[in-house]
Amino acid sequence: MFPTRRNSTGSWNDWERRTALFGSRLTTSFAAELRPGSPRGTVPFTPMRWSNFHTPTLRDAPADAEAASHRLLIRGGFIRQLHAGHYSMLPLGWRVFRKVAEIIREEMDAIDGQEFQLPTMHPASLWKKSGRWEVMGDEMFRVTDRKGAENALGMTEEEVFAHLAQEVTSYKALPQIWYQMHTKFRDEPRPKSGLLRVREFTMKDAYSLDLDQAGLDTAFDKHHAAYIAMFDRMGLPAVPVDASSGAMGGSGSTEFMVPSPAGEDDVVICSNCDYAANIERATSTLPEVTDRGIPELERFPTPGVRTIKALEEIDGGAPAEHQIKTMVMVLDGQVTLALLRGDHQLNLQKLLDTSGAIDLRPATPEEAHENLGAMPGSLGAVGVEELRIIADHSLLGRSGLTTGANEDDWHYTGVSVERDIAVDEWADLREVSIGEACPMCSTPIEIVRCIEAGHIFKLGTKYAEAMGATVLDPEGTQHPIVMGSYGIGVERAIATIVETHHDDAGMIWPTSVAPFEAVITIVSVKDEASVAGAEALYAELTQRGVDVIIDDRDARAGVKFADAELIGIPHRVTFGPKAFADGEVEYTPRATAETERVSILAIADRLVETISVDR
RNA sequence: CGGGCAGUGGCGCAGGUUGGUAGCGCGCCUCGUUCGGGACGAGGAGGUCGUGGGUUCAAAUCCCGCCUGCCCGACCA
Repeated sequence: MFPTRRNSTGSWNDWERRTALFGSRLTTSFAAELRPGSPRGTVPFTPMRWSNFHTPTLRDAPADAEAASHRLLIRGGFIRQLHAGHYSMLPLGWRVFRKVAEIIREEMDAIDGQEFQLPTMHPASLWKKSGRWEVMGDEMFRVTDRKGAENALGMTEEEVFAHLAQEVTSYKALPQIWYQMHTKFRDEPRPKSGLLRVREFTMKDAYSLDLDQAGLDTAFDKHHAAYIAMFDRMGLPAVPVDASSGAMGGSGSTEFMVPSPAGEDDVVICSNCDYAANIERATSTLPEVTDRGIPELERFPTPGVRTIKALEEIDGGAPAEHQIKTMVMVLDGQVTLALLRGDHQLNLQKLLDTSGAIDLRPATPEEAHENLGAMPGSLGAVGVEELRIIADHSLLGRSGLTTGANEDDWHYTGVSVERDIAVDEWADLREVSIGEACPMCSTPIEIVRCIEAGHIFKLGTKYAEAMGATVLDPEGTQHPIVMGSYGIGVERAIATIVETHHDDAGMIWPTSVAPFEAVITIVSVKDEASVAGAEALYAELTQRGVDVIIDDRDARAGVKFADAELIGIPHRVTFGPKAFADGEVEYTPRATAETERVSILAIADRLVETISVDR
């Protein structure tokens, strides 16, 4: 089986000895010997023969897949869709999953997190206690059992952890960090982009328990650091940004955003200072506007004028920044007016956040007419008493403005907000635009499309109060536990890594999360010498804890190269008959595709070294 | 929830308007020749045409319902 040719360097014996030493283990079939475990962690990875590995790679991606990660994960045989928003993890995908999960686990454990595993079907009563049985609306899957009892499929687990926290009764037991990695269900209105937006997924959700706000701040900072470490280890360039807390409630939250065109969030970033915020929260500094000196409120006819733009252009009209835009919105069934400057856009999330509403939609033209007496295009808030009016800060103190008169084809001019409009609340409703001044340093801001890869919240006492989770302090006073909540989606992280690590040929996994760290490609399975050499290296790398696959398929070299590149294994060693006869193999990093010849004697050390650094 | 598009072997698609026993490429199996960047030849296997009903002598094709998937939209009064 081994080459018998003479070796001029005299070092062949060494090679042969290695072959004998490690090659023999392959015939023993003891699983334990084939699973030496990774030197860095606890995930045992089985070395693999490609000839026996289920990796259904495709030449063509499904025609309807658009996101790069979606196409590549399907083509590479990592995932398959079962139905909309539900994916099966194939062996390749699952290997990546386990590595990503293990990184998350290690970083959670490093901040003293304790791992749990909770049910994912919960009694409705628990969610009714916190009020989220209603708040979550259609996004929560609900299941009725044979007895007619209502259940929720967990979307997140504040309720269950807070319920368990009832057994924490003394300040001496705090702080605690509890977490799990488990399936979550969300009935997304529109699952899309492969693993990026799904209805069933795995989330690492963590919850901190503290005596007071200061403790929560510490726990929050620890998680912030842990998240930075996680994303760094999985190769994701995640940016922490100020975010809306949405349905979670609480006093503050930070999202970890990865710039990508496949994302669904817009993030405002300052190129000069640290300012970064989700567009749902972002603000900017506006230039001063000098009011036009129109002291008297006056109605004037505006036949056919229905838009801000048209009102700018007619005689007696006004530039957009001197108009009031009146948006008629329905908040939890209540018709509400949201007022903005004419040239500004309403951000719906801001309106939701400031109003505390659960559900929000624009009013129909009929509803607008019913409540204000005119159709859209001629609406305004002057003299409106019975409706809730929320106005954007940019209108504060303004006068000489133009707005609809609540009669079709009529507008007001000379409106003083303070004098003429009964504003109930002032709020930040305006969506910032690209190029406006950074609120911290006045540099023009940028807006970047991002994937939300993680989100951490300061919850406060809401859930502890709902569940009755309290502790006694040193003075014997009872306090609700102060909680934080910290989430990261495993599948989304995987997809995001692909979005940010691929080229025309396929994926380029960071070694830390690659399905295999190295692939040994046998160019010709008929060439006994190079096959033996490849087998020996396979055995040695396995023994030395490298997660390796050997491509021993009886296939053409081109097919093997293409598959290895598609699947994105970061390190490739090619055993070709000619080079091997010269005592050499080829080493090709996936990222650079620069092939270099390496002596068969040096390749194992070289790989072990490189891979250890990359991990 | 509104609008659009689409369901035909494992994947990608044609056929449909003009009803007449289902076809192409890739993949898969066998044999041979090949063998360092997705080989070639020959021979094969594999399809309730999403589903239920209707029209008809006859339906992938025409009609109605349903299911499923994909894309866009769901603030700019």
